[in-house]
Amino acid sequence: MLTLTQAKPFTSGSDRAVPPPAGLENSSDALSLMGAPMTFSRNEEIYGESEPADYLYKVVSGAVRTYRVLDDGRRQIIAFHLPGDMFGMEFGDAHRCSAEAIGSVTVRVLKRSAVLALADRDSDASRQIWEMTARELQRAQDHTLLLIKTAEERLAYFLMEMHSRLSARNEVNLPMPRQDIADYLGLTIETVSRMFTQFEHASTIGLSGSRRIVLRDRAALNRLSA
Amino acid sequence: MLTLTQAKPFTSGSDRAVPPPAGLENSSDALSLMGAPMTFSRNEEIYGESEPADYLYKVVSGAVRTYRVLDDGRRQIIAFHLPGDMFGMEFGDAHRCSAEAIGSVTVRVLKRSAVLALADRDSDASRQIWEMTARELQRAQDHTLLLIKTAEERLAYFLMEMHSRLSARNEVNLPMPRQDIADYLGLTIETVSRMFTQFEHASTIGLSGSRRIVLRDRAALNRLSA
DNA sequence: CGGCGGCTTGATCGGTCTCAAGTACGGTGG
DNA sequence: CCACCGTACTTGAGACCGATCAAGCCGCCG
Repeated sequence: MLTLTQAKPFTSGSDRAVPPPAGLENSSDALSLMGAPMTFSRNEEIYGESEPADYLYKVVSGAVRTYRVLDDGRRQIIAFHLPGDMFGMEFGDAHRCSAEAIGSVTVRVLKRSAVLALADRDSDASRQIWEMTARELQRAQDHTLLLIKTAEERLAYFLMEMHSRLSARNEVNLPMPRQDIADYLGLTIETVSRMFTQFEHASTIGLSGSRRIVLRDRAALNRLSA
Repeated sequence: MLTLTQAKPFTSGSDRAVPPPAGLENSSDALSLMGAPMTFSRNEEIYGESEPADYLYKVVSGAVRTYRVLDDGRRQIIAFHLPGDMFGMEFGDAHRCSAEAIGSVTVRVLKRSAVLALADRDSDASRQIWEMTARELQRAQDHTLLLIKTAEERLAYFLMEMHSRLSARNEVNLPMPRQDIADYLGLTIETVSRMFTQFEHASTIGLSGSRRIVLRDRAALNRLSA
């Protein structure tokens, strides 16, 4: 299986094996029934931009980033997908983002055509697909609002968001490196790092290693992320 | 016949006459129900954030802005809605943006509950609603990409987008004031104004009044907006 | 003709980027 | 267990782009 130990090239990997999942059309609750499990290793591409969108995915463990790159190499991370999240559902036939495993990732793979066919005759399934898209839209609009804020506000918002999605008491265990955070927030890695340091110095957070964050003053973070 | 139209990403080249969007005319006739016409005057609110989303709207003439404001007053325009576009469809029961008439606007108003009820028994209608949301999602993601670019790139992109949606040969007649453009692009009004001046000085565009733009060098704009 | 709102222009400020070292960490092999 | 390496992260100094503050200008409508 393809394993990129280094920053991925912009070329899409064509040599990955995608075993189509076996029968999944039989239930009326299509979106929660599980497809075939599949694992990807760190930085491995799950699919590339403008590749045919034949499958959709549900994260079992690990984290996935979807992103787009501009001609000059600037990268914008569109979303992080955590356990329980689905991704890869498109309206058209091609993916509009690339998707990569951040660390080791296990996903379940569903055949898009089967899901669409089901949606055509089951209004509940259809509604679920709509809901999934609508949620992503909300997220995208929130993201837009984020990008007009200051660096401090962006990182505060990010920490609160991650806390709410991963919460273990007052601690957050970030699955992604600083560069991913930077590309998600529209900042440079240096600015992100400085903001972490600034929050720590202000006792707003505590750091044990770069990925393990203790939220010491959630009220302050909340205020900043407004 | 009602077609659920959303802004499509601009395609460089080709002058098109005012867009009868391709692709979804084969909808069920049930969705052709036309709502009651209604007019709003300049800067009049059509609905507010977190109001109940009982209706959706289709622009007949004029232009509408949907936006959200942060606590400190910063405003982010989420989208401009031009003739043919629909807006106001939400997954939840409350609007997530405010909507205002930019100038004089005529819209047709549809009852949300009726559209949803229809979607529940008509898979074509259901699919159309999904498509509408999916297009908005695409737009939102493109918007996100926009916000990581430079001021020059943002304005170039904006002009190309408006051209593709309003195109009259090489001219664009902007329906919105500078402040709206600034709030859409995440810039200040001064920066937007300076960029217009810069483009004019470089003969990339021509200005007759502040709203009427002649695109003198679309190739340059396209290159910049990449 | 006068006033007002929308737009442009200028001067300066400041937040974030850029460029450049330097440091901590996790893995690997001796 | 340690030495080493590469990657991720932090820190610093300086430049730059867009924001801010402040006039001035234009067009429109009374």
